[in-house]
Amino acid sequence: MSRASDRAYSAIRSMILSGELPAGAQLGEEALAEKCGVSRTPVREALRRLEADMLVLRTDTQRSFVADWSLDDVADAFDLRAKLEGMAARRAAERMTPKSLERIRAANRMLHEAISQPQPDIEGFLECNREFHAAILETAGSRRLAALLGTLIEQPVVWRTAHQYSREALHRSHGEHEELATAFARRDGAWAEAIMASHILRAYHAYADAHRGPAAITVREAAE
Amino acid sequence: MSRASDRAYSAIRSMILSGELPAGAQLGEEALAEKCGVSRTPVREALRRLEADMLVLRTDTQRSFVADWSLDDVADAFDLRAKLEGMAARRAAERMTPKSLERIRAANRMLHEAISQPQPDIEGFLECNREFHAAILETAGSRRLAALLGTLIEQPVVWRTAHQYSREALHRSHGEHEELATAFARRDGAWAEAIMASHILRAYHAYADAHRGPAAITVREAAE
DNA sequence: GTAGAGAGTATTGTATACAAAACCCGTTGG
DNA sequence: CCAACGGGTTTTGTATACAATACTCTCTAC
Repeated sequence: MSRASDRAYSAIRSMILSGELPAGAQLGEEALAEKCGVSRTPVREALRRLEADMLVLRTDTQRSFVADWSLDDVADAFDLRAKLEGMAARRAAERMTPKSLERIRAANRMLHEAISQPQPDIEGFLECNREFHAAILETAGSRRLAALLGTLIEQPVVWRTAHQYSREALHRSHGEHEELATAFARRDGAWAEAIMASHILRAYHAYADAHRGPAAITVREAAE
Repeated sequence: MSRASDRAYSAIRSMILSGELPAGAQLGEEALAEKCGVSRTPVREALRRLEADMLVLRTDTQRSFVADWSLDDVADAFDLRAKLEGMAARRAAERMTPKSLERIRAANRMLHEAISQPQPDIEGFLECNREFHAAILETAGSRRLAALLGTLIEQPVVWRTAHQYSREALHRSHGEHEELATAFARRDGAWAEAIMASHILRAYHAYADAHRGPAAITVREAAE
Protein backbone atom coordinates (compact mmCIF):
# COMPACT_ATOMS: atom_id res chain seq x y z
CA MET A 1 0.00 0.00 0.00
CA SER A 2 2.97 2.26 0.15
CA ARG A 3 3.43 2.34 -3.59
CA ALA A 4 2.05 5.41 -5.27
CA SER A 5 -0.01 3.38 -7.70
CA ASP A 6 -1.68 1.58 -4.80
CA ARG A 7 -2.49 4.84 -3.12
CA ALA A 8 -3.93 6.16 -6.37
CA TYR A 9 -5.98 2.98 -6.76
CA SER A 10 -7.45 3.18 -3.27
CA ALA A 11 -8.06 6.90 -3.51
CA ILE A 12 -9.86 6.76 -6.84
CA ARG A 13 -11.77 3.66 -5.88
CA SER A 14 -13.09 5.14 -2.68
CA MET A 15 -14.00 8.34 -4.52
CA ILE A 16 -16.11 6.20 -6.84
CA LEU A 17 -17.61 4.05 -4.10
CA SER A 18 -18.49 7.04 -1.97
CA GLY A 19 -20.14 8.77 -4.88
CA GLU A 20 -17.73 11.70 -4.81
CA LEU A 21 -17.05 10.80 -8.41
CA PRO A 22 -20.56 10.16 -9.74
CA ALA A 23 -21.42 7.63 -12.42
CA GLY A 24 -20.60 8.92 -15.86
CA ALA A 25 -17.96 11.41 -14.68
CA GLN A 26 -14.89 11.63 -16.86
CA LEU A 27 -11.66 10.55 -15.28
CA GLY A 28 -8.84 12.68 -16.64
CA GLU A 29 -5.45 11.33 -15.76
CA GLU A 30 -3.94 14.71 -15.03
CA ALA A 31 -6.78 15.77 -12.73
CA LEU A 32 -6.64 12.51 -10.78
CA ALA A 33 -2.88 12.73 -10.53
CA GLU A 34 -3.12 16.12 -8.91
CA LYS A 35 -5.91 14.96 -6.58
CA CYS A 36 -3.88 11.95 -5.46
CA GLY A 37 -0.58 13.82 -5.24
CA VAL A 38 1.21 11.50 -7.63
CA SER A 39 2.20 11.66 -11.27
CA ARG A 40 0.18 10.33 -14.18
CA THR A 41 2.12 7.07 -14.38
CA PRO A 42 0.68 5.45 -11.24
CA VAL A 43 -2.72 6.95 -11.99
CA ARG A 44 -2.75 5.21 -15.34
CA GLU A 45 -1.97 1.93 -13.63
CA ALA A 46 -4.74 2.48 -11.11
CA LEU A 47 -7.22 3.24 -13.87
CA ARG A 48 -6.40 0.01 -15.64
CA ARG A 49 -7.00 -1.94 -12.46
CA LEU A 50 -10.30 -0.17 -11.86
CA GLU A 51 -11.26 -0.92 -15.41
CA ALA A 52 -10.64 -4.63 -14.76
CA ASP A 53 -12.85 -4.26 -11.66
CA MET A 54 -15.47 -2.75 -13.97
CA LEU A 55 -15.71 0.34 -11.82
CA VAL A 56 -14.28 2.36 -14.70
CA LEU A 57 -15.27 2.21 -18.33
CA ARG A 58 -13.12 3.20 -21.29
CA THR A 59 -14.46 4.43 -24.59
CA ASP A 60 -13.11 3.13 -27.85
CA THR A 61 -10.91 6.21 -27.91
CA GLN A 62 -9.35 5.52 -24.52
CA ARG A 63 -11.19 8.03 -22.39
CA SER A 64 -12.09 6.79 -18.92
CA PHE A 65 -15.40 7.33 -17.15
CA VAL A 66 -16.98 6.17 -13.91
CA ALA A 67 -19.09 3.15 -14.86
CA ASP A 68 -22.78 3.49 -14.28
CA TRP A 69 -24.80 0.60 -12.94
CA SER A 70 -28.22 -0.02 -14.33
CA LEU A 71 -30.51 -2.25 -12.33
CA ASP A 72 -29.88 -4.95 -14.94
CA ASP A 73 -26.14 -4.72 -14.42
CA VAL A 74 -26.62 -5.10 -10.70
CA ALA A 75 -28.92 -8.08 -11.15
CA ASP A 76 -26.31 -9.58 -13.41
CA ALA A 77 -23.53 -9.10 -10.93
CA PHE A 78 -25.52 -10.61 -8.08
CA ASP A 79 -26.56 -13.52 -10.24
CA LEU A 80 -22.94 -14.29 -11.06
CA ARG A 81 -21.87 -13.76 -7.51
CA ALA A 82 -24.54 -16.17 -6.27
CA LYS A 83 -23.30 -18.85 -8.64
CA LEU A 84 -19.62 -18.33 -7.91
CA GLU A 85 -19.95 -17.95 -4.15
CA GLY A 86 -22.16 -21.03 -4.28
CA MET A 87 -19.35 -22.91 -5.96
CA ALA A 88 -16.93 -21.61 -3.38
CA ALA A 89 -19.18 -22.78 -0.55
CA ARG A 90 -19.48 -26.23 -2.10
CA ARG A 91 -15.75 -26.56 -2.50
CA ALA A 92 -15.15 -25.21 0.99
CA ALA A 93 -17.53 -27.78 2.47
CA GLU A 94 -15.67 -30.55 0.67
CA ARG A 95 -12.31 -29.29 1.92
CA MET A 96 -13.32 -28.10 5.37
CA THR A 97 -10.85 -28.50 8.24
CA PRO A 98 -11.44 -27.90 11.96
CA LYS A 99 -9.20 -24.87 11.79
CA SER A 100 -11.05 -23.28 8.88
CA LEU A 101 -14.39 -24.02 10.47
CA GLU A 102 -13.30 -22.33 13.65
CA ARG A 103 -12.15 -19.27 11.73
CA ILE A 104 -15.51 -19.08 9.96
CA ARG A 105 -17.44 -19.47 13.20
CA ALA A 106 -15.27 -16.90 14.96
CA ALA A 107 -16.02 -14.37 12.23
CA ASN A 108 -19.71 -14.96 12.67
CA ARG A 109 -19.49 -14.66 16.46
CA MET A 110 -17.86 -11.27 16.05
CA LEU A 111 -20.49 -10.33 13.51
CA HIS A 112 -23.16 -11.18 16.04
CA GLU A 113 -21.53 -8.99 18.63
CA ALA A 114 -21.35 -6.08 16.21
CA ILE A 115 -25.05 -6.17 15.41
CA SER A 116 -26.29 -6.93 18.92
CA GLN A 117 -25.30 -3.64 20.41
CA PRO A 118 -27.94 -1.00 21.16
CA GLN A 119 -26.75 0.88 18.09
CA PRO A 120 -25.68 -1.74 15.50
CA ASP A 121 -22.08 -1.27 14.36
CA ILE A 122 -22.49 -1.42 10.59
CA GLU A 123 -18.81 -0.99 9.82
CA GLY A 124 -18.06 -3.87 12.15
CA PHE A 125 -20.77 -5.92 10.49
CA LEU A 126 -19.27 -5.28 7.05
CA GLU A 127 -15.79 -6.18 8.24
CA CYS A 128 -16.91 -9.44 9.86
CA ASN A 129 -19.02 -10.29 6.85
CA ARG A 130 -16.01 -9.74 4.61
CA GLU A 131 -13.86 -11.94 6.82
CA PHE A 132 -16.54 -14.64 6.89
CA HIS A 133 -16.73 -14.82 3.11
CA ALA A 134 -12.96 -14.51 2.74
CA ALA A 135 -12.44 -17.49 5.03
CA ILE A 136 -14.79 -19.59 2.92
CA LEU A 137 -13.15 -18.49 -0.29
CA GLU A 138 -9.74 -19.37 1.09
CA THR A 139 -10.92 -22.78 2.20
CA ALA A 140 -12.34 -23.36 -1.29
CA GLY A 141 -8.73 -23.36 -2.43
CA SER A 142 -9.14 -22.06 -5.97
CA ARG A 143 -6.99 -19.07 -6.84
CA ARG A 144 -8.91 -18.62 -10.04
CA LEU A 145 -12.29 -18.62 -8.37
CA ALA A 146 -10.96 -16.12 -5.86
CA ALA A 147 -9.75 -13.89 -8.66
CA LEU A 148 -13.09 -13.97 -10.44
CA LEU A 149 -15.01 -13.21 -7.27
CA GLY A 150 -12.62 -10.41 -6.45
CA THR A 151 -14.17 -8.23 -9.11
CA LEU A 152 -17.67 -8.92 -7.83
CA ILE A 153 -17.48 -8.53 -4.08
CA GLU A 154 -16.98 -4.87 -3.39
CA GLN A 155 -19.51 -3.15 -5.52
CA PRO A 156 -20.58 0.45 -5.08
CA VAL A 157 -24.02 -0.93 -4.59
CA VAL A 158 -23.48 -3.12 -1.57
CA TRP A 159 -21.29 -0.51 -0.04
CA ARG A 160 -23.95 2.14 0.02
CA THR A 161 -26.96 0.06 0.97
CA ALA A 162 -25.59 -1.82 3.96
CA HIS A 163 -26.32 1.18 6.14
CA GLN A 164 -30.00 0.89 5.36
CA TYR A 165 -30.27 -2.66 6.67
CA SER A 166 -32.80 -3.15 9.41
CA ARG A 167 -31.81 -4.90 12.60
CA GLU A 168 -33.89 -7.84 11.50
CA ALA A 169 -32.07 -8.11 8.17
CA LEU A 170 -28.72 -8.06 9.95
CA HIS A 171 -29.79 -10.87 12.23
CA ARG A 172 -31.09 -12.87 9.30
CA SER A 173 -27.64 -12.62 7.73
CA HIS A 174 -26.14 -13.91 10.94
CA GLY A 175 -28.60 -16.79 10.97
CA GLU A 176 -27.80 -17.78 7.40
CA HIS A 177 -24.13 -17.72 8.26
CA GLU A 178 -24.82 -20.06 11.16
CA GLU A 179 -26.64 -22.43 8.84
CA LEU A 180 -23.69 -22.32 6.47
CA ALA A 181 -21.36 -23.23 9.31
CA THR A 182 -23.58 -26.22 10.06
CA ALA A 183 -23.45 -27.36 6.43
CA PHE A 184 -19.67 -26.99 6.54
CA ALA A 185 -19.47 -29.04 9.73
CA ARG A 186 -21.44 -31.80 8.00
CA ARG A 187 -19.31 -31.39 4.86
CA ASP A 188 -22.47 -31.16 2.83
CA GLY A 189 -21.36 -29.32 -0.32
CA ALA A 190 -24.76 -29.24 -2.00
CA TRP A 191 -26.37 -27.78 1.10
CA ALA A 192 -23.67 -25.17 1.51
CA GLU A 193 -24.01 -24.18 -2.12
CA ALA A 194 -27.76 -23.79 -1.84
CA ILE A 195 -27.62 -21.72 1.34
CA MET A 196 -24.96 -19.46 -0.08
CA ALA A 197 -26.84 -18.86 -3.32
CA SER A 198 -29.99 -17.95 -1.46
CA HIS A 199 -28.00 -15.79 0.96
CA ILE A 200 -26.58 -13.73 -1.91
CA LEU A 201 -29.83 -13.51 -3.82
CA ARG A 202 -31.66 -12.32 -0.73
CA ALA A 203 -29.13 -9.52 -0.47
CA TYR A 204 -29.86 -8.67 -4.10
CA HIS A 205 -33.56 -8.37 -3.46
CA ALA A 206 -32.93 -6.22 -0.42
CA TYR A 207 -31.03 -3.91 -2.73
CA ALA A 208 -33.59 -4.06 -5.53
CA ASP A 209 -36.47 -3.33 -3.18
CA ALA A 210 -34.74 -0.20 -2.03
CA HIS A 211 -33.86 0.98 -5.52
CA ARG A 212 -36.94 0.59 -7.67
CA GLY A 213 -40.54 1.64 -7.46
CA PRO A 214 -42.83 -0.25 -5.13
CA ALA A 215 -44.79 -1.57 -8.14
CA ALA A 216 -42.16 -4.19 -8.82
CA ILE A 217 -42.22 -5.25 -5.21
CA THR A 218 -45.92 -5.89 -5.48
CA VAL A 219 -45.39 -8.01 -8.55
CA ARG A 220 -42.69 -9.96 -6.81
CA GLU A 221 -44.76 -10.50 -3.71
CA ALA A 222 -47.76 -11.53 -5.73
CA ALA A 223 -45.68 -14.19 -7.40
CA GLU A 224 -44.61 -15.77 -4.14
CA MET B 1 -3.81 -3.07 -32.14
CA SER B 2 -1.58 -0.32 -33.38
CA ARG B 3 -0.71 0.91 -29.92
CA ALA B 4 2.63 -0.20 -28.63
CA SER B 5 1.17 -1.65 -25.45
CA ASP B 6 -1.19 -3.81 -27.50
CA ARG B 7 1.66 -5.06 -29.62
CA ALA B 8 3.64 -5.86 -26.49
CA TYR B 9 0.64 -7.66 -25.01
CA SER B 10 0.12 -9.82 -28.09
CA ALA B 11 3.80 -10.51 -28.49
CA ILE B 12 4.38 -11.58 -24.90
CA ARG B 13 1.15 -13.52 -24.77
CA SER B 14 1.95 -15.53 -27.86
CA MET B 15 5.47 -16.16 -26.57
CA ILE B 16 3.87 -17.66 -23.47
CA LEU B 17 1.19 -19.62 -25.32
CA SER B 18 3.69 -21.04 -27.78
CA GLY B 19 5.99 -22.10 -25.00
CA GLU B 20 8.83 -19.89 -26.20
CA LEU B 21 8.72 -18.43 -22.71
CA PRO B 22 8.40 -21.55 -20.57
CA ALA B 23 6.49 -21.75 -17.30
CA GLY B 24 8.49 -20.26 -14.46
CA ALA B 25 10.64 -18.04 -16.67
CA GLN B 26 11.31 -14.59 -15.26
CA LEU B 27 9.88 -11.72 -17.26
CA GLY B 28 12.23 -8.77 -16.99
CA GLU B 29 10.69 -5.58 -18.26
CA GLU B 30 13.83 -4.38 -19.96
CA ALA B 31 14.43 -7.66 -21.78
CA LEU B 32 10.83 -7.83 -23.00
CA ALA B 33 10.94 -4.20 -24.08
CA GLU B 34 13.93 -4.92 -26.27
CA LYS B 35 12.32 -8.07 -27.67
CA CYS B 36 9.14 -6.20 -28.56
CA GLY B 37 10.89 -3.13 -29.85
CA VAL B 38 9.12 -0.75 -27.46
CA SER B 39 10.04 0.95 -24.22
CA ARG B 40 9.34 -0.38 -20.75
CA THR B 41 6.18 1.69 -20.29
CA PRO B 42 3.93 -0.31 -22.66
CA VAL B 43 5.59 -3.53 -21.52
CA ARG B 44 4.59 -2.79 -17.96
CA GLU B 45 1.03 -2.26 -19.07
CA ALA B 46 1.05 -5.51 -21.01
CA LEU B 47 2.39 -7.41 -18.00
CA ARG B 48 -0.39 -6.10 -15.80
CA ARG B 49 -2.95 -7.29 -18.32
CA LEU B 50 -1.33 -10.70 -18.56
CA GLU B 51 -1.31 -10.85 -14.79
CA ALA B 52 -5.07 -10.25 -14.79
CA ASP B 53 -5.36 -13.07 -17.36
CA MET B 54 -3.39 -15.21 -14.93
CA LEU B 55 -0.81 -16.00 -17.56
CA VAL B 56 1.76 -14.09 -15.53
CA LEU B 57 2.42 -14.31 -11.82
CA ARG B 58 4.01 -11.63 -9.65
CA THR B 59 5.92 -12.28 -6.49
CA ASP B 60 5.37 -10.23 -3.37
CA THR B 61 8.35 -8.19 -4.46
CA GLN B 62 6.92 -7.36 -7.86
CA ARG B 63 8.92 -9.68 -10.04
CA SER B 64 6.98 -11.24 -12.91
CA PHE B 65 7.16 -14.87 -14.01
CA VAL B 66 5.35 -17.04 -16.51
CA ALA B 67 2.62 -18.78 -14.53
CA ASP B 68 2.84 -22.53 -14.39
CA TRP B 69 -0.26 -24.64 -14.65
CA SER B 70 -0.60 -27.70 -12.50
CA LEU B 71 -3.20 -30.26 -13.49
CA ASP B 72 -5.30 -29.00 -10.57
CA ASP B 73 -5.18 -25.46 -11.88
CA VAL B 74 -6.33 -26.69 -15.26
CA ALA B 75 -9.15 -28.73 -13.73
CA ASP B 76 -10.16 -25.65 -11.80
CA ALA B 77 -10.22 -23.47 -14.86
CA PHE B 78 -12.28 -25.93 -16.86
CA ASP B 79 -14.68 -26.40 -13.97
CA LEU B 80 -15.28 -22.66 -13.78
CA ARG B 81 -15.50 -22.37 -17.50
CA ALA B 82 -18.11 -25.14 -17.65
CA LYS B 83 -20.25 -23.34 -15.09
CA LEU B 84 -19.91 -19.91 -16.66
CA GLU B 85 -20.34 -21.00 -20.26
CA GLY B 86 -23.29 -23.03 -19.06
CA MET B 87 -24.81 -19.86 -17.63
CA ALA B 88 -24.07 -18.07 -20.88
CA ALA B 89 -25.80 -20.79 -22.87
CA ARG B 90 -28.85 -20.65 -20.64
CA ARG B 91 -29.12 -16.89 -20.95
CA ALA B 92 -28.52 -17.08 -24.69
CA ALA B 93 -31.34 -19.60 -25.07
CA GLU B 94 -33.67 -17.30 -23.18
CA ARG B 95 -32.71 -14.31 -25.32
CA MET B 96 -32.26 -16.06 -28.67
CA THR B 97 -33.27 -14.19 -31.83
CA PRO B 98 -33.47 -15.56 -35.38
CA LYS B 99 -30.48 -13.43 -36.31
CA SER B 100 -28.30 -14.72 -33.48
CA LEU B 101 -29.35 -18.27 -34.15
CA GLU B 102 -28.36 -17.94 -37.77
CA ARG B 103 -24.96 -16.53 -36.80
CA ILE B 104 -24.40 -19.44 -34.46
CA ARG B 105 -25.45 -21.99 -37.08
CA ALA B 106 -23.33 -20.33 -39.74
CA ALA B 107 -20.28 -20.61 -37.48
CA ASN B 108 -20.93 -24.29 -37.02
CA ARG B 109 -21.42 -24.86 -40.76
CA MET B 110 -18.04 -23.32 -41.41
CA LEU B 111 -16.57 -25.41 -38.62
CA HIS B 112 -17.94 -28.50 -40.32
CA GLU B 113 -16.33 -27.50 -43.60
CA ALA B 114 -12.99 -26.96 -41.91
CA ILE B 115 -12.90 -30.42 -40.36
CA SER B 116 -14.39 -32.32 -43.30
CA GLN B 117 -11.49 -31.77 -45.62
CA PRO B 118 -9.04 -34.61 -46.35
CA GLN B 119 -6.56 -32.89 -44.04
CA PRO B 120 -8.59 -31.22 -41.24
CA ASP B 121 -7.90 -27.48 -40.97
CA ILE B 122 -7.24 -27.11 -37.26
CA GLU B 123 -6.67 -23.37 -37.36
CA GLY B 124 -9.99 -23.01 -39.17
CA PHE B 125 -11.64 -25.23 -36.58
CA LEU B 126 -10.29 -23.10 -33.74
CA GLU B 127 -11.42 -19.89 -35.39
CA CYS B 128 -14.96 -21.19 -36.05
CA ASN B 129 -15.13 -22.61 -32.56
CA ARG B 130 -14.14 -19.25 -31.15
CA GLU B 131 -16.77 -17.49 -33.26
CA PHE B 132 -19.41 -20.03 -32.20
CA HIS B 133 -18.79 -19.44 -28.52
CA ALA B 134 -18.43 -15.70 -29.01
CA ALA B 135 -21.82 -15.52 -30.70
CA ILE B 136 -23.42 -17.32 -27.77
CA LEU B 137 -21.69 -15.11 -25.26
CA GLU B 138 -22.85 -12.02 -27.09
CA THR B 139 -26.41 -13.28 -27.21
CA ALA B 140 -26.24 -13.93 -23.47
CA GLY B 141 -25.99 -10.17 -23.12
CA SER B 142 -24.00 -9.89 -19.92
CA ARG B 143 -20.91 -7.73 -20.14
CA ARG B 144 -19.79 -8.98 -16.79
CA LEU B 145 -20.12 -12.63 -17.68
CA ALA B 146 -18.20 -11.94 -20.88
CA ALA B 147 -15.45 -10.26 -18.90
CA LEU B 148 -15.14 -13.18 -16.48
CA LEU B 149 -15.04 -15.73 -19.27
CA GLY B 150 -12.49 -13.67 -21.14
CA THR B 151 -9.80 -14.71 -18.69
CA LEU B 152 -10.72 -18.37 -19.05
CA ILE B 153 -11.10 -18.99 -22.76
CA GLU B 154 -7.66 -18.73 -24.23
CA GLN B 155 -5.51 -20.84 -22.06
CA PRO B 156 -2.10 -22.15 -23.03
CA VAL B 157 -3.54 -25.55 -22.46
CA VAL B 158 -6.35 -25.55 -25.01
CA TRP B 159 -4.16 -23.83 -27.49
CA ARG B 160 -1.56 -26.54 -27.56
CA THR B 161 -3.78 -29.61 -27.42
CA ALA B 162 -6.25 -28.80 -30.18
CA HIS B 163 -3.77 -30.05 -32.74
CA GLN B 164 -3.87 -33.50 -31.18
CA TYR B 165 -7.62 -33.88 -31.64
CA SER B 166 -8.67 -36.90 -33.65
CA ARG B 167 -11.04 -36.50 -36.56
CA GLU B 168 -13.67 -38.20 -34.46
CA ALA B 169 -13.24 -35.74 -31.59
CA LEU B 170 -13.58 -32.82 -33.99
CA HIS B 171 -16.82 -34.21 -35.38
CA ARG B 172 -18.12 -34.83 -31.89
CA SER B 173 -17.57 -31.14 -31.15
CA HIS B 174 -19.51 -30.26 -34.27
CA GLY B 175 -22.32 -32.57 -33.20
CA GLU B 176 -22.54 -31.02 -29.74
CA HIS B 177 -22.67 -27.60 -31.33
CA GLU B 178 -25.57 -28.77 -33.48
CA GLU B 179 -27.39 -30.01 -30.41
CA LEU B 180 -26.80 -26.64 -28.76
CA ALA B 181 -28.30 -24.91 -31.77
CA THR B 182 -31.38 -27.12 -31.42
CA ALA B 183 -31.72 -26.22 -27.75
CA PHE B 184 -31.40 -22.55 -28.70
CA ALA B 185 -34.08 -22.92 -31.37
CA ARG B 186 -36.39 -24.41 -28.74
CA ARG B 187 -35.36 -21.68 -26.26
CA ASP B 188 -34.69 -24.39 -23.72
CA GLY B 189 -32.25 -22.74 -21.32
CA ALA B 190 -31.79 -25.72 -19.03
CA TRP B 191 -31.00 -28.00 -21.96
CA ALA B 192 -28.55 -25.53 -23.45
CA GLU B 193 -26.83 -25.15 -20.09
CA ALA B 194 -26.48 -28.90 -19.67
CA ILE B 195 -25.12 -29.48 -23.16
CA MET B 196 -22.63 -26.67 -22.82
CA ALA B 197 -21.36 -27.88 -19.45
CA SER B 198 -20.83 -31.39 -20.78
CA HIS B 199 -19.23 -30.00 -23.94
CA ILE B 200 -16.64 -28.12 -21.92
CA LEU B 201 -16.00 -30.90 -19.45
CA ARG B 202 -15.48 -33.39 -22.27
CA ALA B 203 -12.79 -31.07 -23.62
CA TYR B 204 -11.21 -31.08 -20.18
CA HIS B 205 -11.04 -34.84 -20.08
CA ALA B 206 -9.58 -34.94 -23.56
CA TYR B 207 -6.83 -32.70 -22.22
CA ALA B 208 -6.40 -34.61 -18.99
CA ASP B 209 -6.17 -37.95 -20.79
CA ALA B 210 -3.33 -36.61 -22.90
CA HIS B 211 -1.45 -35.10 -19.97
CA ARG B 212 -1.37 -37.66 -17.24
CA GLY B 213 -0.36 -41.25 -16.93
CA PRO B 214 -2.65 -43.93 -18.35
CA ALA B 215 -3.31 -45.20 -14.82
CA ALA B 216 -5.72 -42.38 -14.17
CA ILE B 217 -7.50 -43.14 -17.40
CA THR B 218 -8.07 -46.69 -16.22
CA VAL B 219 -9.50 -45.42 -12.98
CA ARG B 220 -11.77 -43.07 -14.82
CA GLU B 221 -12.97 -45.70 -17.21
CA ALA B 222 -13.52 -48.19 -14.42
CA ALA B 223 -15.81 -45.69 -12.74
CA GLU B 224 -18.05 -45.24 -15.75
C1' DG C 1 30.01 -24.88 7.85
C1' DT C 2 26.55 -21.73 8.30
C1' DA C 3 24.27 -17.30 9.30
C1' DG C 4 24.45 -12.56 8.84
C1' DA C 5 26.11 -8.11 7.00
C1' DG C 6 27.12 -5.29 3.33
C1' DA C 7 28.61 -3.63 -1.11
C1' DG C 8 27.56 -3.91 -5.84
C1' DT C 9 24.32 -5.19 -9.47
C1' DA C 10 19.97 -5.82 -11.48
C1' DT C 11 15.11 -4.74 -11.57
C1' DT C 12 11.15 -2.20 -10.68
C1' DG C 13 8.63 2.40 -9.49
C1' DT C 14 7.79 7.24 -10.49
C1' DA C 15 8.16 11.70 -12.65
C1' DT C 16 8.50 14.27 -16.63
C1' DA C 17 8.92 15.65 -21.49
C1' DC C 18 7.37 15.22 -25.77
C1' DA C 19 4.55 12.88 -29.51
C1' DA C 20 0.20 11.42 -31.15
C1' DA C 21 -4.49 11.20 -31.05
C1' DA C 22 -9.07 12.81 -29.92
C1' DC C 23 -12.15 16.50 -28.80
C1' DC C 24 -14.42 21.08 -29.17
C1' DC C 25 -16.20 24.60 -31.70
C1' DG C 26 -16.60 27.96 -35.03
C1' DT C 27 -16.89 28.09 -40.02
C1' DT C 28 -18.32 26.98 -44.53
C1' DG C 29 -20.61 24.91 -48.31
C1' DG C 30 -24.41 22.35 -49.75
C1' DC D 1 -30.49 23.14 -41.18
C1' DC D 2 -26.99 19.83 -41.42
C1' DA D 3 -22.63 17.76 -42.66
C1' DA D 4 -18.03 18.16 -43.40
C1' DC D 5 -13.77 20.57 -42.47
C1' DG D 6 -9.92 22.84 -39.80
C1' DG D 7 -7.30 24.74 -36.15
C1' DG D 8 -6.59 25.27 -31.40
C1' DT D 9 -7.04 22.77 -27.05
C1' DT D 10 -7.22 18.92 -24.26
C1' DT D 11 -6.17 14.23 -23.29
C1' DT D 12 -3.75 10.11 -23.81
C1' DG D 13 0.55 7.23 -25.34
C1' DT D 14 5.49 6.43 -25.20
C1' DA D 15 10.28 7.08 -24.15
C1' DT D 16 13.61 8.13 -20.92
C1' DA D 17 15.98 9.54 -16.67
C1' DC D 18 16.46 8.88 -12.14
C1' DA D 19 15.01 7.01 -7.50
C1' DA D 20 13.92 3.18 -4.72
C1' DT D 21 13.88 -1.48 -3.91
C1' DA D 22 15.16 -6.23 -4.29
C1' DC D 23 18.63 -9.60 -5.42
C1' DT D 24 23.46 -11.71 -5.47
C1' DC D 25 27.58 -12.92 -3.93
C1' DT D 26 31.43 -12.30 -1.05
C1' DC D 27 33.38 -11.80 3.29
C1' DT D 28 33.35 -12.30 8.14
C1' DA D 29 32.25 -13.97 12.69
C1' DC D 30 30.81 -17.54 15.38
